[in-house]
Amino acid sequence: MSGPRFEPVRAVRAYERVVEQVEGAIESGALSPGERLPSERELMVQFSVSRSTVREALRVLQARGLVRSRPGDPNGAEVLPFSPAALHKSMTTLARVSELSLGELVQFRMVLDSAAILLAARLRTEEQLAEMAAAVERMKEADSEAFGAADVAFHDAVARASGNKLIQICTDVVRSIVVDLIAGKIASAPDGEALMRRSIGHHEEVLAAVRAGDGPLAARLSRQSMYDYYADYIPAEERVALRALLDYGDIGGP
Amino acid sequence: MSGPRFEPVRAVRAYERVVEQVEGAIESGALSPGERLPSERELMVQFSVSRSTVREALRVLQARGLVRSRPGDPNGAEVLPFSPAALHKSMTTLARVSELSLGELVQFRMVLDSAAILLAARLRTEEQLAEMAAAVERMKEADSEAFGAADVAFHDAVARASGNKLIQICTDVVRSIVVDLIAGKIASAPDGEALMRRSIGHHEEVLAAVRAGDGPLAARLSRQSMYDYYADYIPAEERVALRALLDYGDIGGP
DNA sequence: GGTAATTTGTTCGTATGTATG
DNA sequence: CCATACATACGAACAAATTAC
Repeated sequence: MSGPRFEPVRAVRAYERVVEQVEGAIESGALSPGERLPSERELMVQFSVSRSTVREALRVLQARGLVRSRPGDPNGAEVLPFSPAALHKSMTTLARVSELSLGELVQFRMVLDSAAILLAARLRTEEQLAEMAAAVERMKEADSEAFGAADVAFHDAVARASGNKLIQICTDVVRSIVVDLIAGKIASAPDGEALMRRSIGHHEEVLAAVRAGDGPLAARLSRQSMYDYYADYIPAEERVALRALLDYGDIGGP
Repeated sequence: MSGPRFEPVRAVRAYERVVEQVEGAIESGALSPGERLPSERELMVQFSVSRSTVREALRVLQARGLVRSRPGDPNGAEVLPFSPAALHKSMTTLARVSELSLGELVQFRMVLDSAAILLAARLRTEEQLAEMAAAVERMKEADSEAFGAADVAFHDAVARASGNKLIQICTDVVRSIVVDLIAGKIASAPDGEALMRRSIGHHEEVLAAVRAGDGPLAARLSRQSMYDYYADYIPAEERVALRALLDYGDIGGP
């Protein structure tokens, strides 16, 4: 005789219940960015838990990037607008503890960036195109410091033009991780000047393809550009996998 | 007269210092998965902070998926092997708070999955190919419940065959989010049977292309397959952006 | 199997530095 | 400048859970 199907109950901590309720209020929109949570003392009354429990819950919410609390603030913890900081943190952790290789990260960038460019070539506005062009111009006239910033601005404009917020956020996160990983190496590159010039040429080609609306060409060029830029820092045996994204000579083209 | 350039010091909480040290030990490999942290009382001695501070730090580390602590465990908190749970959580939050549309998520899946398949067609082993084939066979003989599981198994085998752990993890995370979002709708689809049959046909075509080593064809087919599967659940004005990934009739092919 | 010891989960009280008005 | 309310941090205590003997 089979009774009702009971489900196993995991012991759920008090602080988790607090986290769940606050998190639910934020995700449902009952609490909007900029609004304030009640003070810790008020929360311990509303949830009927102790102060420590409230604080542990707030720590978790803070670690997830949902709230921020400052000492002495009479208004209680602030609900934050979403920021990809938590996503950034967990992906960085992934890269470190899961031993992601630079090759894997660059390959992922090639995939995301070329997808963004493919979409941008179709969906861009004139204004966004102007942003990309301005960024490339800045790359030309920049020293090696401002060069990186202009490069970021270009790719960010592309990502926004893709119309997909997830692509935009992920490209940004992965790019910053890659840049952090090899910051030193690039700066000390013997032929840094030549690398910059070649990169500018690549960006101009990509920009022209985007302007012409030729997404597949733009995407192919961007993959090649990123490969050329990073290949020297990637072990030869890993480069094979990266080239698997390149050497369809006719990918996306006639 | 300019003195030494002091940098502004942000007030860093005591629990953050604890988090940083433990996190550093884990990321550097000084602490490996399966190993145990000292007990809370031991930690408060080593860090010379109070127990509350130690606990707040442990909560944060737990929220990041790095450790787990159980009540009564004499061995202290356990260092966990990396799991994408934290990544999953932050991306789910992103989807909710940042109001990601189903269209954006599906588009992202199309990008990642087709990249995985493109790579898998090149880099797969025979064993991985057999896994994919087995999954497709299971899809054929499954009811609507097991169908989903077999589908997941197929895409997971593909992602592993891509050779890129980041692609593997992200495809998994995004897939589960999408599936959660529309779980109800798919189940109550009027023509669920027909949808399943068509999906099986698509998967067989993709599998054949992978077996033949034709990555661009496999990628194109997979994008089309995913579009067909989800299009009905996506508002018409959003479908335009998804089709921007499709209607290069010749993408990746001659 | 039962009991003791240890650990985590949780509560409560207190002191301190800080931001607001 | 002062008063108030807040977050930060500490410490002691008890309950519940786990392990080991």
